[in-house]
Amino acid sequence: MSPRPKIGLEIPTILEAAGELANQHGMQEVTLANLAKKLNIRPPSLYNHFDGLPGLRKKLAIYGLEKLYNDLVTAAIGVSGNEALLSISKAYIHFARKYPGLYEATLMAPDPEEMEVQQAGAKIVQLSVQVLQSFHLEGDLALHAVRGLRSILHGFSALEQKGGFKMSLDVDKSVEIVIIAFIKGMKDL
Amino acid sequence: MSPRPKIGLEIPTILEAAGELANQHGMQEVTLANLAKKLNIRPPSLYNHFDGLPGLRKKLAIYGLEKLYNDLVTAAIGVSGNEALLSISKAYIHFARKYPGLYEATLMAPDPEEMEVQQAGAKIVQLSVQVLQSFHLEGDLALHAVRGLRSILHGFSALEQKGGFKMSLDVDKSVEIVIIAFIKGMKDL
DNA sequence: TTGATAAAACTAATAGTATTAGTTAAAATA
DNA sequence: TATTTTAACTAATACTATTAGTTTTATCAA
Repeated sequence: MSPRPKIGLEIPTILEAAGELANQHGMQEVTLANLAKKLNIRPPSLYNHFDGLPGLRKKLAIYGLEKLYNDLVTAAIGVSGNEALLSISKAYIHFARKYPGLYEATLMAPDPEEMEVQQAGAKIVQLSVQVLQSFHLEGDLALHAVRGLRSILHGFSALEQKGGFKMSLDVDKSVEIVIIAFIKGMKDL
Repeated sequence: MSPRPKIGLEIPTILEAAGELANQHGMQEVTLANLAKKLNIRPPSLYNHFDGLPGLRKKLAIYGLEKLYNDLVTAAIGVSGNEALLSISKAYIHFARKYPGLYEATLMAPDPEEMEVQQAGAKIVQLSVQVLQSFHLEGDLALHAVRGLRSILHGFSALEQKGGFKMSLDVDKSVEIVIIAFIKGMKDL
């Protein structure tokens, strides 16, 4: 028969396959049936690794959030101020564009309140806080700024993914202008 | 047997029921089975009104977009400048909050490129353009601004819906500050 | 090396889903 | 009143996740 994979090596393999499936065909195609077919196993076998489809979605969400976080950290290294803000913004948008299914997965956890999901998301928020700190926003303004930044980045990512920007106008340029305008406005408020 | 409903009255009835289902339990619960149960008919009967689940989702998306547009128009009447911008922004956020499932539906059309869906969405973009016109942004800046406004509003709506804002800080206040900062920054760019 | 344990695959069966085909009854229309 | 159309229905199919119980394989201990 086919060889049995080792423990601990299996889960990342499955997540990678699920990620590919998501990126190529969207999260709605990430079914246990499709995933099992891609891995050449029978669907029930997946229950040895995940707690069903909800369990898979949760793990895939965390996987995606961590991968996104890594990209953002890389983008934030060695830069500061406006440059850092633009750098992580572009990294965020590019991640969603390059891994559309994985980005989709980060928002499809069955229970976003789950500790592990929460923590993976919190690291990204924390990074945003750090990058925004150099702008010295006072009091609650810093908190509103974090929300604004997240909303802008997610808004652009989601709308681009849904084909919301039809005009022949560079989306990256739009993000740059909007982010710069936003932070300038927050400082001068 | 049970009485047959009249034509033309049936589709809005079904969409209203589907909308309630979506708002109460999320779009993933808007199945032909659940909808049929709510309407006291058998699932195949729905095929007399819609082209299956994709057809229902398309019609529900248009229904939601038109309802959203109406709310935005109402909010834009008799106001201008910053006041108009804030008014439609709040109306947008409140719509997504009050009809979470319907808002979700506006983004779940099987083919967002479809003419009717496109048109329903275009009216909202058009309204945004009108509201932003009073700020006299030059050239492409106006186009970037429309994208920015949409992204901010959708970003806030989506993240709030996913439970993304955990801090005890008024989300409406965040929207107000971010929108004002954004437009001020665009003017002063 | 051998025997026990645990991991991870399997088959079989169940329940729920959309969907299609073909049928029937009611309503609208000529 | 007769015909046509509308919109319901039943029955059947094919897919989905999921559970239960089984078997094979690898790991680990004596």
